[in-house]
Amino acid sequence: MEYDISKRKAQILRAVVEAYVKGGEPVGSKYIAQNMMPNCSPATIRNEMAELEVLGYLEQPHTSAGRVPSELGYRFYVDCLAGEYKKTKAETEVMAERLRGKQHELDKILAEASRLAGSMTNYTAIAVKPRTDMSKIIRFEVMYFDSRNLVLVMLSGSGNAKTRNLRLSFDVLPTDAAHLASTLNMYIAGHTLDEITLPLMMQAEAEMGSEARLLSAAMKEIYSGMEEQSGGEIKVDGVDRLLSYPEFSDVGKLRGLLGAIESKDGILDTISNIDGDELSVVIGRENMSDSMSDSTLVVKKIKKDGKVVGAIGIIGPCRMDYANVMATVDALAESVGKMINSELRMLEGPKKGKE
Amino acid sequence: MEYDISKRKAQILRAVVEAYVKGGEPVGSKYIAQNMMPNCSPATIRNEMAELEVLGYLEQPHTSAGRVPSELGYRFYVDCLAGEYKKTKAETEVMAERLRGKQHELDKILAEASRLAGSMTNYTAIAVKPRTDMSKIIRFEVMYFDSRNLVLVMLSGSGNAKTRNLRLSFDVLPTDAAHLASTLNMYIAGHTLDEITLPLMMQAEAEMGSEARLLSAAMKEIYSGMEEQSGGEIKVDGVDRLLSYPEFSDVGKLRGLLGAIESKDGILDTISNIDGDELSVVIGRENMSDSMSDSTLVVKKIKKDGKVVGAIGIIGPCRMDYANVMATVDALAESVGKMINSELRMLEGPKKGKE
DNA sequence: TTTAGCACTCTTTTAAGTCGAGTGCTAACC
DNA sequence: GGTTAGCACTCGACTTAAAAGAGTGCTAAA
Repeated sequence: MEYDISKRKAQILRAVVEAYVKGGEPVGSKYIAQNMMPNCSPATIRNEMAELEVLGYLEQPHTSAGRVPSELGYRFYVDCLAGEYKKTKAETEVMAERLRGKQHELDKILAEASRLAGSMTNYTAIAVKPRTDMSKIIRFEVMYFDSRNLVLVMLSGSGNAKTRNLRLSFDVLPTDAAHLASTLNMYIAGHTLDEITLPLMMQAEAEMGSEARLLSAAMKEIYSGMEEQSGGEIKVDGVDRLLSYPEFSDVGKLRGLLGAIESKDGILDTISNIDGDELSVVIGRENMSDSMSDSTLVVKKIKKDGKVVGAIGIIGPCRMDYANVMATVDALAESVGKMINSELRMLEGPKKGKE
Repeated sequence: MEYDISKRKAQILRAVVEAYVKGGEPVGSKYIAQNMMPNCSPATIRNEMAELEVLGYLEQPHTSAGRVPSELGYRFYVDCLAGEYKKTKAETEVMAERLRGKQHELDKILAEASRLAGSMTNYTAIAVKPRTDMSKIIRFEVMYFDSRNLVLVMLSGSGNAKTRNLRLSFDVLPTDAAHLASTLNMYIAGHTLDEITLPLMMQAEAEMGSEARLLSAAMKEIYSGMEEQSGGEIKVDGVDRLLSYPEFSDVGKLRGLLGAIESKDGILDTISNIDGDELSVVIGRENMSDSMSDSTLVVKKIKKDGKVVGAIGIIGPCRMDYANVMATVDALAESVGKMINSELRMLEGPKKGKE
């Protein structure tokens, strides 16, 4: 965290990063001297840049080209930025406003927020929804649709509900549905998959009496419902935007990144490896996945009641407009956080209005 | 449908398509004469090809390059193929097998089938799930989670269920949940959004008595649930595979296509414009969306009980291995169809075993 | 410590020239 | 008439050479 660098070096480094991010081409001493640091001569800048290079903050694509920030250079830049990337209050308000409306389901809010982040920054956005736990169902409900179709509703301990259609090959009555529900609640609810033993099943079957076949049809769906992990998903928005950056005009690089985005594992890994709750920036090879080693990921987790319920982020080339991206992701994540937590407050009525 | 073309022309056209699909480079008369039609001289082929060009089946990137099929050329080829692209029974069986296991939810089956299609053909796969209709809710259920959290289950006329979490700012009892459910079923169920008038609401509120606030909390969720069209979704798999085809090494073309895939509207339009239920191949500009005018879409709808419940398909460049893609998509769609319809049969037990 | 000057390096651009694949056409052939 | 051989011609792809330009590193002076 402690970078041992003279003030002027830092200033030059910063200038290089910003110029390079903006222009996309290696930046030379002359440019810096003229545009960003008018009180230094090119030669001075050159000397400093040469030193920054041996320190590892800058790189030279080849002799007689300008300098380009190394990953370390970006890292330094980002760390310096840490304090000052916030959006203004007004901007934040605008974003929050655009998020309103859709404030119903968490998935939707996350997706919308990430989409917004993508379009505001012109990079690819991701929304992460963590796995929801269905390993223990605490309550069942059975709805009667018609004599051959029931709907099975399963409620997990964490409050997630999942529904399954039960299509039968025999006729049942509404009372059978109710009977099934009460049987399930009595014998199956509250158990994990492992705990549902044969004796338990037999008891349940006995309870169902003549409608045991209804139970077995239901159990089949329950098994599959409990086994499958819904969630752990990433929604991606705006892959096409990647193509507007020259670093991805090389099909090879693009392909790797696209693959990584699609497989999702690497990204999930990276995100789950992030410690704090703060905005985090993963630059180049800091990423777990090799195919993302030319890209940067900016993410922020979103918490509800102290628990991580998702994350939104931006993926782009290392040469990225960090200030803007960081400010946007941070503000949006913040907004989402407030929004999903304020549902409480809103309903609770006036209460230490914190705003 | 009636192409007025000599047998030999058709043969040459076919040869050109196949050679071009395989090699990716304009194919010349000599190549055809040597490899595909040994009993003709290059000159003859040349003459024929020149005629095929004025007829619009072939194109020439520039003088002194070989010929390339035009869209019409591909169309002809595909139409000719109509009969003979089927997979063998054994292959079909293998695919069906790989689909088994996941046979629970339609979404999953579709997604899995399309993923399989993509990996078998090395193109980008899509799975389409049509809009599910929630405009009229025929039945409500309310599950009691804890004193401040309920789960609201809504069942539409078409049998789709949707759940919403109801987070309250006041405490309720399990009996309140039941009461809410019966009130909703009495006053709200069976109506569309428009039909829920103020008087109706007031009646319902009166019915709820002191727990009217519970009703209003629920109504908020119901409104949002009914308004939102879930579904109409496209799941895409394997965009990165597009990059392995030289036609998309041009970033511009790729960008358009990626955009189209992402916005999804164009694709949905195209698909919903397809008339029959058969496998259909939409080549180049036959697509609705401009940005897909260099791509081909191969889709097949999937029906259940005579109703379209989804579709799977493949997107790739016009220069596509049509025979393989068509066979794969067709067979997979077929398998999925059988699978979701056989759930019935399986449960019904032995019955005119059709296989 | 900073700066001006200058030779040097290395990419990018431009131009010219060559190569080769494939065509279209004409004339001979069956 | 349909088919084939031969040949001139076209046009992109590739190669090579040269010129241009940008930026550096180093030296020496301020």
